[in-house]
Amino acid sequence: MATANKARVARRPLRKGPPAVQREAAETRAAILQAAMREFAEEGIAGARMEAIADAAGVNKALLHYYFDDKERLYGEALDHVFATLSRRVLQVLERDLPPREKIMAYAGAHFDFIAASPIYPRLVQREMMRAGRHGSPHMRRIGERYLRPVFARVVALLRQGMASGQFRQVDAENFVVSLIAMNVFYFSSAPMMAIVSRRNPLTAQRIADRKAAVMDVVAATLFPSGAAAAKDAGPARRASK
Amino acid sequence: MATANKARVARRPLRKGPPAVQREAAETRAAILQAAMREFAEEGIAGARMEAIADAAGVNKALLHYYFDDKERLYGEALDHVFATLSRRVLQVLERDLPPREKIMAYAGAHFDFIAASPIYPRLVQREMMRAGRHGSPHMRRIGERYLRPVFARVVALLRQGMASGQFRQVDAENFVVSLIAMNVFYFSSAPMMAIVSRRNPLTAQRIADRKAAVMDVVAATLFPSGAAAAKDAGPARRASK
DNA sequence: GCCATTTAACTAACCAGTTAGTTAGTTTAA
DNA sequence: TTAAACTAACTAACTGGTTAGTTAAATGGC
Repeated sequence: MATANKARVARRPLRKGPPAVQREAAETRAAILQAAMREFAEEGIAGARMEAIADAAGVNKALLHYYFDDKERLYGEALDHVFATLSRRVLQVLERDLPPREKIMAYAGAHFDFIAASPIYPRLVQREMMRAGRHGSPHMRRIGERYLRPVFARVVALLRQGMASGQFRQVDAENFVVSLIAMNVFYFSSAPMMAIVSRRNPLTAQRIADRKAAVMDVVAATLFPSGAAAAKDAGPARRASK
Repeated sequence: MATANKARVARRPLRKGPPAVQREAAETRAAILQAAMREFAEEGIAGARMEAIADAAGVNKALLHYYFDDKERLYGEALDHVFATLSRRVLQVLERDLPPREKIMAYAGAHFDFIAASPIYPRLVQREMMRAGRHGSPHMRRIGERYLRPVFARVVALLRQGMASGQFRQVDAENFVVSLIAMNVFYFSSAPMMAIVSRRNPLTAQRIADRKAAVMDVVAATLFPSGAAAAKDAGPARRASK
């Protein structure tokens, strides 16, 4: 990547659309961000190496500072990218006009699918959630308030609405949301360990689909009174591996 | 600590009980391990600083290498200590002669209480579960097979037994265990973030008790057919703060 | 019971490798 | 000719680990 000096031959300054250099600059920037997300997800901020990110993006180390100032800011942008995408995705579902039952299941499914879509998301999410060490995290407040709180508040409201209308059992709404997020994130973030404990690969398409069904069953069983706890809606379940 | 050259006056080589020096050596070793657990839990293995551990334990940095060779081994011992304690604690419960319903609730409660007992446990657990980066983890296999698998297998067996006897609903046993662990660990490991999102301290005695009740309710609602999903058994809920 | 010797516990100072970040300069499109 | 995009080489600070030594108990010979 970014060794791309081909395709620069087609020199046509047709209006609209940014000039080639600018577009390529944006591409390099994106390549760096992508490499950074992977590195931070795998190693954590302390374990991540700027040079490893540069190598993975196919650029010189100094370019990272050219585009992102320093490590902490690069990490911050990686975080923003992931959480903004997550937030956008699930808010979209939460704004749909659906009855509470369908909506909470759709939310749970969308959240699951987002997390399942890439192995780096859950790790990045989990890592930031835990970061309150010696130096604290300069990003936690921003992430929490800008991206997570709106989602959290909406889901809690949805649960309250469902309970008020008698469609849901009486539960502790805040804690239920946390449980839901926990079930989705933890499965993937702890997949390496679970592979050892259960002696099988938890990330095959089949196992991911099973996991989704299991989570949906817990949600349904906890939320919906008496019977009717079957988990219809298998939905998409990407990322096959073995 | 370990500047302790008082109490060395009482020089009595009475048989039984190791000599004073040896006992004190064991104490400093333990102090180092304790400090290491805290540091690793807060910073991760890459972020942890050997000197910070030494300072917290009140000893010279070289002593860490004297007792534990290198960073990786020190981390390994910290891990062993936590997972061994956890495993012992919950296996004790799982070996009690109880009907499936009571036993699964007792297990869930014991696991919760262990995690809740110290802020460093869930972080250490979660951190190791995620560690599969560039260097992998030399400990994951050992931890998984020695400490986690026995517990996992027993809980799965317990669930199967409960389902076979018709006392439990039909669920995906493996996935249910993962969900249970997820709900307990995630709440505490992501407490710093949840404090921001929910705008309140999740670690007061009251909130911890609420959390426990909420988890128990999910377990009961998912596992026990129809009604009877009330979460009796509040049990201990330590660590008040704020 | 005394003293020389050994040994375990512990430390100050140091070293070598690593790493985030900088600088001075080159290339290339506009 | 200008400026943005990009790089090779460098630096200052940090950090895991070592070393050479100190202190004070334990040990053994007499």
